[in-house]
Amino acid sequence: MAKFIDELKRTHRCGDLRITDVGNEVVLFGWVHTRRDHGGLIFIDLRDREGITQIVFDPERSLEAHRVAEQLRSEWCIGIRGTVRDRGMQRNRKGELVSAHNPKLDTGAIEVVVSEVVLFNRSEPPPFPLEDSLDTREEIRLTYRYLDLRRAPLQRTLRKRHVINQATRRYLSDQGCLELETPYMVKYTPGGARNFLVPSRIQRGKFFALAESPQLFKQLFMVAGFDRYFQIVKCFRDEDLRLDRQPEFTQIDIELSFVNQDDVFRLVEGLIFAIWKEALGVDLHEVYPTGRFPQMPFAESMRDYGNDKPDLRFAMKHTDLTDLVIEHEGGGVAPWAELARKFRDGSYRRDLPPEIVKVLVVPASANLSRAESDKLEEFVKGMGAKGLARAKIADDGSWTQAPLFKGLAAGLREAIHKATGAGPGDLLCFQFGKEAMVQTVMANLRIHLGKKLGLIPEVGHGNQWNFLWVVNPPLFEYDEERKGWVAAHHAFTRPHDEHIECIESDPGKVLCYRYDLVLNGFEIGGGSIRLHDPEVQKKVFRALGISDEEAQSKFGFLLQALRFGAPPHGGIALGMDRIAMLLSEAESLRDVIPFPKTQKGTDLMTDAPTPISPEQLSELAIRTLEIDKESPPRSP
RNA sequence: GGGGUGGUAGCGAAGUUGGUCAUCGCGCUGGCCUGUCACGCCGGAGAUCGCGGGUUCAAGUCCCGUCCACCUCGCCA
Repeated sequence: MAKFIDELKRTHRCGDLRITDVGNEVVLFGWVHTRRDHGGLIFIDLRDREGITQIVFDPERSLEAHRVAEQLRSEWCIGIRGTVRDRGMQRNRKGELVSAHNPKLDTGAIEVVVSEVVLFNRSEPPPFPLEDSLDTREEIRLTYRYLDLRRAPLQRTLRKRHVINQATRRYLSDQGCLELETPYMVKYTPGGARNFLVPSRIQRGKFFALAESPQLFKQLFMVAGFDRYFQIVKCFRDEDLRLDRQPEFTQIDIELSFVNQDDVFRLVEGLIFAIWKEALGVDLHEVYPTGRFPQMPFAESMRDYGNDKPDLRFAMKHTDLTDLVIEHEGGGVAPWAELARKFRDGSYRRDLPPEIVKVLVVPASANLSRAESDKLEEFVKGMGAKGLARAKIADDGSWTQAPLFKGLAAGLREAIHKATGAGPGDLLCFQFGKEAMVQTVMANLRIHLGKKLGLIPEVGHGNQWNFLWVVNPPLFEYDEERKGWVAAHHAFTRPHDEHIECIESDPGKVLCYRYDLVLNGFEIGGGSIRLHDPEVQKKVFRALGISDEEAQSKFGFLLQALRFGAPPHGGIALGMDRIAMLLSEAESLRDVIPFPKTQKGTDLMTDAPTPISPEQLSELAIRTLEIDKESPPRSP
């Protein structure tokens, strides 16, 4: 072994060799991918991160090497010295002489005849096959993550992350941004995402929080005059996981001084173009010739798609019927009449409707069976809907299969046809009730149908890159429970100048310079132009019912900093993992993060998190309320 | 916390109304094979059917509970 490591240095990787290398002596290191033993000849596909090379053990070349090869098994780690040769010709079953080249491999024209082999390490049989396409349970893959990571697809996506990181650093550095670091251990601030807490041993009984983002610190960089900043940075949020949400994740974080919203957009568009070019070889100018992404007002997105991250790869817009229903006083439909009454008698306000009515048209061409349409109802019920009122439009325009709408007035029916453009054969799916519920249900129903009807792929992008800026959301949201206004995102977003005067009189009207970047229905970034004017900031706090003292105690250091000649500034954070996921057509964030957590936030490989000893707790001055049931130890 | 899907040999799956069915493919293992690349051929081993209760003469199958993984609502820029 020493000879191979000390004297025979690796000359090539397993993806390197071509027909032009024939005749050369080479040294390769790698893992046994597959082995085909013909008794005399033994073929082995040797694999490393760059590819696969077929190596041949011929007893006539080296009896000793051939003897070793008889023992070799999958995933054993070996090194070989040998000669590259053309695979030449072979006879097929009909006895014809055909090429022995393997077109499936980049190195398929050649093979290496082994004259010397060294066994670095044996391997137990792997618990699952290390194939490119694998349907092994994720539970097992995660337990043996280091083996899963040997597989080519994961090698490719992690490599893609590398390219994204390099492209990002190059581009942003060229744009005059400095890569600066911010602390992970920060002061706990309430609100927003839950923080992971880090107990301090030295300051007994006190806690740091793991940063949920570098937000405040990057603003302080602007105050400090660094002018343009970026960082590829880990962030931590103790919230429930989804396929696109992990408790620790990576952001491409950017902050710029002396900019408006459009300046931020241009910089980010350039970055995305650079990443797509380098990671995929895709020139987004073919889709966006001007180099700019389209923009959509937040209100339009909510109205037509029910959320702030519409997937515009297909149409199927919603139609909001609230106004029509009020106008027709419910049109003879009992729950709608009740709704209309509440608006009429003033229980509900038109400017912040607590309840709404929406409809989605499933085109006749979808040809949904009654059973399929019933399944849609089950789908929405799982999302909190009471049901899914449906109506099929008959040839004469009447509604069938629609018990709820028996008494529907023709006037409202015609108005709905006109508003939606629906016609005979189409299926109308209604949802009405609390606004948030209706929007969520209808947004998810639209995506569900988009996939079901084959308008968008189940996963991946289908070669469609649909970018969109969602802009101009409201600064405030009305909180039903608190019966007051709360910041829709955070209290430091700059409102539109023309709305500043109604911050206190009519908060619901105030739009702000906040923006989300959406790709194929995923939010891949979000940011804002910050509020740096102390006077406007005071108004915002007043509208939120936040006293000076409260503001000081929560955000004192930022407010203090803004008093020392803070420049106008704004920025954005891009979800690096999500970008990697979409670029790689991966099915979840877990496929682009080397060592991800499970849906319940655990690490199946290390079994973290674990209970800790009473001694450790005591040193940190912590007492736990319940001792968790000790989970049985895993044996990977 | 709610809704849903899944858990049968190392891996992937099949398993009718409860009754010789614990089956198939891959892998593993012993043997043979000098042109394979999903190599081939012959033989073999390997499973308390996630776990715990219950119903029954009899449970992989029915009932209750529970654990784990995944999707999702709530939550979360």
